[in-house]
Amino acid sequence: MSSRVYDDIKDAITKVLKSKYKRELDLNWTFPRSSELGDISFPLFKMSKELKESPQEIGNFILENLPKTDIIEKSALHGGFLNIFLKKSEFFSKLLNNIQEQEKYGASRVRSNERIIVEHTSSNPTGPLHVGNVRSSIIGDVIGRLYKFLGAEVNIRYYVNDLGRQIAPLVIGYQLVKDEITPDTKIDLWVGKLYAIMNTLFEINQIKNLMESKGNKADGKSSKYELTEVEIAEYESILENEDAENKISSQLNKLLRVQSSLKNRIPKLYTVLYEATNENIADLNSQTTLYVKKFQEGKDKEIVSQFRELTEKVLAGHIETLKMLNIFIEDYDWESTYAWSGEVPQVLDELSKKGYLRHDDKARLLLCDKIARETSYKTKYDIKHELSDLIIVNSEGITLYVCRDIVYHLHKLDKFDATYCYNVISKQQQLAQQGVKLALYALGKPEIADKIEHYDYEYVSLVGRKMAGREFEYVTPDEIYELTQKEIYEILKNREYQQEQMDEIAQKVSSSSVKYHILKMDPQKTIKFDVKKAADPNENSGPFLQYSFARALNILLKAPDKGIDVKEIIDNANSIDLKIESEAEWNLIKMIEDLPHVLIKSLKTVKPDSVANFTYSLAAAFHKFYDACPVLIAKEAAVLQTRILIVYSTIKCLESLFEVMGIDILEKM
RNA sequence: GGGCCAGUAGUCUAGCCUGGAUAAGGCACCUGCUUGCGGAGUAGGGAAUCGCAGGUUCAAGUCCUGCCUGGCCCGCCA
Repeated sequence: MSSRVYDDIKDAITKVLKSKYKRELDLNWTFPRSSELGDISFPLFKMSKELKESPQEIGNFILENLPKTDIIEKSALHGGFLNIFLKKSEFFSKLLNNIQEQEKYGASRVRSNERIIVEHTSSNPTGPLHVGNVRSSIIGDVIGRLYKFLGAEVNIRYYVNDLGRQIAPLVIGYQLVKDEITPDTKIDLWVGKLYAIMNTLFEINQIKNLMESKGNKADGKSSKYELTEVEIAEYESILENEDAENKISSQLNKLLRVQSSLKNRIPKLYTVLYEATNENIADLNSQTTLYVKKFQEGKDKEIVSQFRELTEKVLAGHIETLKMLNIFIEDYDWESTYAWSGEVPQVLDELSKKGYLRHDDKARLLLCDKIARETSYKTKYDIKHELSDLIIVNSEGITLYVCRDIVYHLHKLDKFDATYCYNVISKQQQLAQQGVKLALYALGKPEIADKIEHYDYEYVSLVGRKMAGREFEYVTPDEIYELTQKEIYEILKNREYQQEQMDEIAQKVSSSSVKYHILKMDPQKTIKFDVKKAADPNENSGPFLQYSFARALNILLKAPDKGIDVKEIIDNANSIDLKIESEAEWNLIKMIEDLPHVLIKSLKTVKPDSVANFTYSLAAAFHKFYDACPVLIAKEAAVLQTRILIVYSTIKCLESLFEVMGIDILEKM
């Protein structure tokens, strides 16, 4: 990338200052609040203090001694600011050279010495992706695309959580009914129903076992998998004197509510699963524990294949959803393989020998604070408070998620010879993710831990809807996609498109609606997903951007009708007499010049949302230009050609930005 | 009790890392522009003690300290 005009001017001023004061001074430039003040501005206050001279004196000296260049129109002092006005046509000419040198404007090699792993999505295979966990996919995808665009090697990975205890009841249930019932929806959505039901049966079973241990006799009339109001009343009378009464009581009522909600919403599947479980499974809880243990060991081929069969089906559903959003995974890491590798016991052993594990009852805890104190962790991450211990093996001897995650991260970087790794995982998991890093420190691998970043993000909620996977309550991207598509069809039906064209447009617009609406938001802020806003072409939305592109492109496509040869103008850009007349043109040009720096900054701060917001600003500036500056009917040849080149440059920008965001370009819509 | 994050017009959001001039957009509301290069656009208007209180600074939405409100997490889910 060639040097930037602003930096050249800064260097020139620095040189002038050095000639008088014989030293390096801290000089920064900013954009003035209004372009009436200038195009670039240097506040002189700081050096004024350092030099004990007034900003006016310093400013005047710079004004008198700044060499005449072909880029500065004029300079002026305003308050303590040295304001510079640029020669517009020179600036644009230089910019055009820059754009034409590159195949993709803004693409570069600035991060080419890096090899980056981005892990995202990594959803539990117990149901479809919903708008909450797809936020991980979108953020991760764009971080990866940004790195690629700036020259890095990137590897996108999906960690399949196929081992958790929550999957076992699902697998058990699926085996019971799979020959009887065929899925009536997309497979991952169907599994989501199955999961909610089986989990409810599991929880009812669990609470009944608990009550039995407290002396409540099963009367033989009711099932282990069904909860009635009468039973709840009995339980509450037994619990009256217990401390835990309130907690269990509210849990009971919630379970009852979920049970009836599921029975109402998915009656057929509920009945089938309930009856099958009731007949075949004496105790779902102990069966679950057995399944989890056997699957963790990996030796029972039958159980292993039962788990895999189901997980792979759900994963295929996830992949389909991601594809709709232009998101592609390169590698999958299966949690179960880390359980089977035999490394978990080794790691636990080592942690134990180093004195970083504590046994409490039968559970085992990672001594986080001890590790942080005895290694460089606390100083490195500037942690001043005490860290609490983390359970990593439960009292049944089942190793928890964190254990496999530790082993996974011991090897993760090697899979791609990576220099850095982002784990795009929800904020909820902050402590567990910290636990993984601490364990790596404890194992004497701080160099691995320091290359791993938990890139966290806040949750997504829905306007007027709640999300709870265990209750089969969520809004999926698939659903929003379909809603959006309907709206797009409404708009398109009044235009003369072939069905095929309409399908393509509707598909690409729907996809960008969902993706962009989540992308544009600061990851640290909670999102209240609003379908209407996401698809509104008048908002800061995906469709708005796609429309802007189509509008720009249309000018160039229409040009031949007016006898204008666009290609010739572009090819001869550097010999054309550029004439920039209006504020709208000039603002847009300055913004176009900014693009490569916006991308670099977005990646430096790792804020993919800032790419989205810049794109919106650019599109808005283009629409102002479009209205203020007619292109094809401009009277003067120089003005017309200049405007063609502005449109061309805008298109180059949007192409790059769409690629970075993974949003489809539409030529017509 | 501890930790992380958020708090900006009626509403939604940007700006905070790296302090700089009159805090910027969208929606909604009011007034214009339409035989156009696609109005899915645009010009103008009203609307904000930037959660509160201190501090640092020539200068604070931005940095520091304390507090308030909300969300999430902190021993057997992931």
